[in-house]
Formats: sequence, C-alpha cells, structure tokens
Amino acid sequence: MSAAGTQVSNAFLKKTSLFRGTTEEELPTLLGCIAPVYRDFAKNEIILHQGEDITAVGLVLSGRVQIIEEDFWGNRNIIADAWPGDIFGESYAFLPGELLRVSAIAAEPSAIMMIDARHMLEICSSACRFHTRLVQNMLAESAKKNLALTRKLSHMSKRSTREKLLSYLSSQSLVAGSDQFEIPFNRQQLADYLCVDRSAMSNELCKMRDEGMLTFDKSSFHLKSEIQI
Amino acid sequence: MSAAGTQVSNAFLKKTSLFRGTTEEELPTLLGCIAPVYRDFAKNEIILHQGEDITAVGLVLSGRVQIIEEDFWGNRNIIADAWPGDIFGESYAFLPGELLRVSAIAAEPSAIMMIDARHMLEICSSACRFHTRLVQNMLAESAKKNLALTRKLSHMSKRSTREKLLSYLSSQSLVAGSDQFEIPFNRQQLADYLCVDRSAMSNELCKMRDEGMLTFDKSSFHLKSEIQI
DNA sequence: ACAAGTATGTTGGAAATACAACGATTACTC
DNA sequence: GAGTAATCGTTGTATTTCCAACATACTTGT
Repeated sequence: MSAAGTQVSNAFLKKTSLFRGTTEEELPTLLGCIAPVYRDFAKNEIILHQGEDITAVGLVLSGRVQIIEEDFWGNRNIIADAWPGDIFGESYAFLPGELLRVSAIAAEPSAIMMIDARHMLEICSSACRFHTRLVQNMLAESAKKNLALTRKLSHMSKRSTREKLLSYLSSQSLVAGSDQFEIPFNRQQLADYLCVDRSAMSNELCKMRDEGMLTFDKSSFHLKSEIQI
Repeated sequence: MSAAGTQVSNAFLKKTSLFRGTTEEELPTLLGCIAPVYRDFAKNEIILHQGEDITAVGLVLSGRVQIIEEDFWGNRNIIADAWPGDIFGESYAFLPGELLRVSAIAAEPSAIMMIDARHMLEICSSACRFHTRLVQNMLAESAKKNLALTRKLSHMSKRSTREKLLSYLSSQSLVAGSDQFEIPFNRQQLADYLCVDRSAMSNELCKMRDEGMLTFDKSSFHLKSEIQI
C-alpha cells in the first residue's frame, strides 16, 4: 500500500482505534475535513526527529514504525513499536511547545497518515458529528495508554520481586474478577514486563507456592486469600 | 467553599488546567452547557468506588482527594493526591466499560465538580467554541500525564541504580538543553522517584563522580560527555 | 551564637537479586 | 518417533541493594 500514491482503504481505516465507530460513508467527509497528509518513508528513514515540536498525530497505514530514544551519551533505546492501525506522536501533538524526546523511524518501508491536531479539534460546519467521534476515540486511546502505564508503574514501583509479582497477580485477579485466572505472558515475558530476572522471579514464584500463597500451572494462577502478605 | 450550596468562583475555574484559556464571560455559557454536578464530601467519605464504571471527570474545588488502590489481600496503597484545581477519574471517564481499579476518597472535607464525559464531547449549538477549548485542555492534560508516566517508566525499567540515575540525568540534561542543569529533587525525593534506596543512590552518585562521569553540588549536575556508560 | 533540625555522604553487615549453568519437561518439526 | 527448540524450575556464586547507624555540613529559629 503506497499512501502518497493510492487511496487508503476505508475498510482499513474504520477498523483503526482512531476511526473506530465511523461508517465508510462518513469517512470521505471526515477525511476531507481533517485534511490528512500522506507520506511514504523508506526503511530506516526518520519520520520524527528528537527535539522537534510536532502538531500532527501519525497513523501507520503500512510498514512498521519504531519509537526510539537517544540519551546524553548517544545510546539508543527502542521505546515502542507502532504497527499498521497504530498511532504515534499523539502525546506530543496535543502539547504545543513540548519538544520530542524520542525519534520515530521507519523500521520497514512505511506509509503514514499525518493528521494535524488542530484539524481534529477545530469545528467545521459539516462534520461536527464525525469530529466528536474522532476526538472521543483520541481521548479513549490516550486514557487507555494512561491506564496501562499507571498499572505497570504501580507494579514496578514495588521494591522486591515478590512484591512486584503480588502487585501484578493481584491486579490480574481483579480484572478477572476471580482468584483463578490466566495471564497473557510466559515467564520470560512476565519477567521483562516487571523488569526483573527470569530465574529469580521463577524462584520467588515457587517460594510463594511453597508458602501456600498461591498455586500455578503454566500461565494459570490461583491466589489464596487466607494468606496475608 | 461549599460547592453544593454556593456558586463556584469563575476566577478559580479559569485557572484550572481544564478551564484554562476560557474567559470569565464564556464560563457561565460553558457551564450551562456541560451541566456539571456539584457534590460535597465529608472527610474519609468515598467519592468513587473501586469496581464502578464511571462516566464523569471529577474536578477538586476545595479539600483534597486521595486516589487509593486496594489489592487482592486488602492492602491499601495511596496512588495519587488531587488538590484544588486538579482533575481525577479522567482515564476511566472516557473509557466506558472500564471498571475502576482504584477508589477516590476525600482526605478532607471536599467540594467536587463532576463533569460527564459525554457532555464534554457532545456538540451543542451555542458553545462549540468553548467545547473545543475544553476538549483541547482535556487532551493536553491526558497527554501531559502520559509523557510523565512514560518518562518515569523509562528510568525505572533500568535494572541498576546507576542506570536509573543515568537515564534520569540524561533526560534532565536533554530538557535543559545543556550538560549542566538543576534537578527539582533533593536526594530523598530523587530516590523515591526512582524507587531506590537513598543511601545506595548517594553512594552510586559519588562513585560515578569519582569515575569522572559527572560532577554535582546539591541539585546542580554536570554531565561529562567524554565518558561512555 | 547556639541549639535543633535537615540534607548529604559514608560504612559494614544482612538480604535480595542478577547471572550463568544445567536438568527436566513439553511442544514442534521433519 | 527421533531430534530440536523452547520453557520452566533449580542451584551456587558474584554482585548489588537494602538497612541501620553515624559523621559532617548546612539551615533555621530564637
């Protein structure tokens, strides 16, 4: 899919988190109103430069975008991946004057739709209804990311591996609404998520099991409420 | 200030992050349009219950609100404080169906303005211009919180105290646009922010100083670019 | 000037974690 | 069904972090 050349599929757009809830009929009107800019990027081409002040949200149409951070000593870190349908830069686009502390790079040849934040917010006579939907989706996306970050932070701010585990498992239990639940990670992924060593974490899990706090099998867990931390 | 009884000061409101940018003349129209609900809470009264599905954003008019989390075993944790002018519940209000994983409690007798998320987004004939401002402020607030969380997370995901420190200091250096800068924390606050032990952190800072990576005096730091991590 | 309090650096021992290595089990492929 | 890879638990050691305690410098209030 080449964005600059060809027309983007409405079927694709209406499934993205940003355009979710709009019908294929509404899309042309809405797109005419928010006036997106389509751009193609070669592999490893820089889409957004650290230090820039951006006002547009990027929507990945095809390819893949990596959000990377370069520190004072020039060490690069991959912060996030944006796949087709994902948006990026939204936290900065709505904060005029806030300079990018990350860069966005096309990890593969990529087609990007750039939507100016002001176009999202400004009123136009014809498409206010669609605007409302767009803004609603935008707020929901931001809120969702916010909750995910807050949640992860609340686990990671615990000092010990055991506390991190209990914080995470307790959280998952509340989501499931049960003391028995499945987690979406294997051990290595869970260790990466909690930023701890896998073997140490595995060890701690087994200790807790031996102490009768919980039982598990693979990714299934069962918390025992009788035991206090 | 009693919210249910008396009129809220427009001078106060227009200084809040949510209503910033609106004039005192516009406020009555806007308020009439978004139809806020004013409620007073006694000390220790629960404002939002864990497990609820809320659709309204809370704005603290007076008093103080604590956001607390109760885990599987009933252990309570204070997640955040909301002071007059601060909003709370915004991440959940814009995500219908997302159940609260925290509770909000009045730490002191408090007056709260509750604004339904739908009223913020829906179009009304008269006040679209003000709505746009409100939504813009809301998005900016959400984006700001998002950046702060991402930033903190990027430091905390480092494994060692030294790496956490370097991540934080590098970030501060980039903000300042210089290798010399001031940080807004004392040692204990920095340790709390990075979730490490103060004395161990102090120790690590001095080791890095002795290795020639940086110099500091109180909250002033100077990074040496010649040295690689 | 003095006392009390606060912030910071320093140290040593206890505890926790990271790391590396390996065995057992399961899943997957040919 | 044999071979391979992936996952998970286990262990021992090296390293790091925590914790408590204390010395020193600096601040503040009287």
